[in-house]
Amino acid sequence: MTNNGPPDGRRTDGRSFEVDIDDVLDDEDEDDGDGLFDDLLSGEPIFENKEVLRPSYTPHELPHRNEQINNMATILVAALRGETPSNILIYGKTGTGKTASAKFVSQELEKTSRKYDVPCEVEYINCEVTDTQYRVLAQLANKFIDQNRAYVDERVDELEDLHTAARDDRAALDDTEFDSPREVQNRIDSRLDDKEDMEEVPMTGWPTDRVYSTFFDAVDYVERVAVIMLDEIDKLVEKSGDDTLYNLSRMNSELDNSRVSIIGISNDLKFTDFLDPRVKSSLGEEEIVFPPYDANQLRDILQHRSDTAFKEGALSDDVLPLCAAFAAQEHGDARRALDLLRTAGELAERDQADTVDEEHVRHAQDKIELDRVVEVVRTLPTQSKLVLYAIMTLEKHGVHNINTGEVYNIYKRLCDEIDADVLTQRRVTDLISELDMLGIVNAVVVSKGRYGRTKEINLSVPIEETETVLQADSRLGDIENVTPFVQARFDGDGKD
DNA sequence: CCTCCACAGGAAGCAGGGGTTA
DNA sequence: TAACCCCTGCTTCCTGTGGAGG
Repeated sequence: MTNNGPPDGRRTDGRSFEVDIDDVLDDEDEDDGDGLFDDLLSGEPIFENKEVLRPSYTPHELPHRNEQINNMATILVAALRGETPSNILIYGKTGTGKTASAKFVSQELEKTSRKYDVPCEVEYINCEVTDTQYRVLAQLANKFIDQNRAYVDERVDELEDLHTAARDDRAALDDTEFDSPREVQNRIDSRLDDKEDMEEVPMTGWPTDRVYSTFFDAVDYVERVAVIMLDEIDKLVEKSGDDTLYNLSRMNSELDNSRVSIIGISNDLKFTDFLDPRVKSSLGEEEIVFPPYDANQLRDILQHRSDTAFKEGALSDDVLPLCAAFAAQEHGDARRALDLLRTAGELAERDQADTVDEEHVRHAQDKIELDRVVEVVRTLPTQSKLVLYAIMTLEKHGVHNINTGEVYNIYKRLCDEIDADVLTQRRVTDLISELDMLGIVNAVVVSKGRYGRTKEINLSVPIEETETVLQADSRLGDIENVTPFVQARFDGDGKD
């Protein structure tokens, strides 16, 4: 829905766009250089440690999130007392520090649990990647199975020690539950049998209920509190309903040894609307909201990281405030702010500049958006590319507010041309909606009264760059010239 | 006020490709 | 091997609908 690309496809410095596009198309993996980049290294380096600006980096201090973190800790501390913590739902838009905070808290929790020897584990699952009930359960089951195996190994080691000790001297059994070395041996055998039975769940193939019971048994094998963290939980619900959550949330009543507690992390404030009321109330026992950062807070965060990320004095004064301001417009997205700062730094580095300045930040803002679009378009499946190509072609011929029928006609023509399968209009409608969600086109349903109800589609990315990327696809490269067809179709149509 | 256009978008179900178990 | 299972991308069939023109 948000697609504030560069204000206009035409730039004063057309060159920089070409360069950037080629970059993006080439670099499958643009990680740090080796040999080729000696030239660049010779300049005064700007970065001290770039890693801390990457999204994957988890800081050990999260400014302006103390309240939320303490909140979580207060709830989760129950786990350390061996009680079941309430389930938690965490809300907040992207880049508001939800995941980072949750991960931070769970690390602390596990650390403390080890210190006091309380059995407590946190499992993290990203539901955008693991997006079906089967996969969530399978992944959880396998994690717990791994742990159980390790647990069995430890116990067996202990028991074996005990066994040898007891053979020398029966007194070694005095304080234990065993009466004879034989019993110890039996226990060892039964543990090993257990381990034998712990079968990993395959990626696919099993019936779901079997995966569930495997997972159930795995959790219940040891006495413990299991905290299950489901990131992007709204994606899971959207794609495969609330069965998973229902199963997870009612597990506690059937578990004998262990307890589970769920932390759900969601971008969408309203996603609980789709849930079964029972799931909704159990999952939302506690709710924590992460509000967007404002520009000042963003500046703090950037300041914090830039101290370690950059060389002393590599940033001119207005850089941080500007990054913060840009990102604040984008619903206070800290990830975006850091991205901006890093990219600005990289651009400065490329220019062999000594300092990062305002211009680099502005340039970075454009580059990030373009890179994103190019990457999204490049990795589109062929059919979506064809649909996009159709839209783009129409747009190029001055047709605006394109409707689905028009797109479909051109699309059919294109498929013909390159000998691809022609999908139904129903399917193409869906593909258009997907493009809309990716922010590549803008599609609004409008009613034109007598003349029906349709989508009005507009391209919301620069035409030329899109075309370049589309034509880089080997299958679309040899599309001849569709112009005559388009013109024939819209001749004298008055759409201009 | 009613009609009827040109689709939107839900539901169901299929193919066929990933895998499993017996 | 056959008989299952699950997932994705797709088709078929369908009902719903805002408003210009009658």
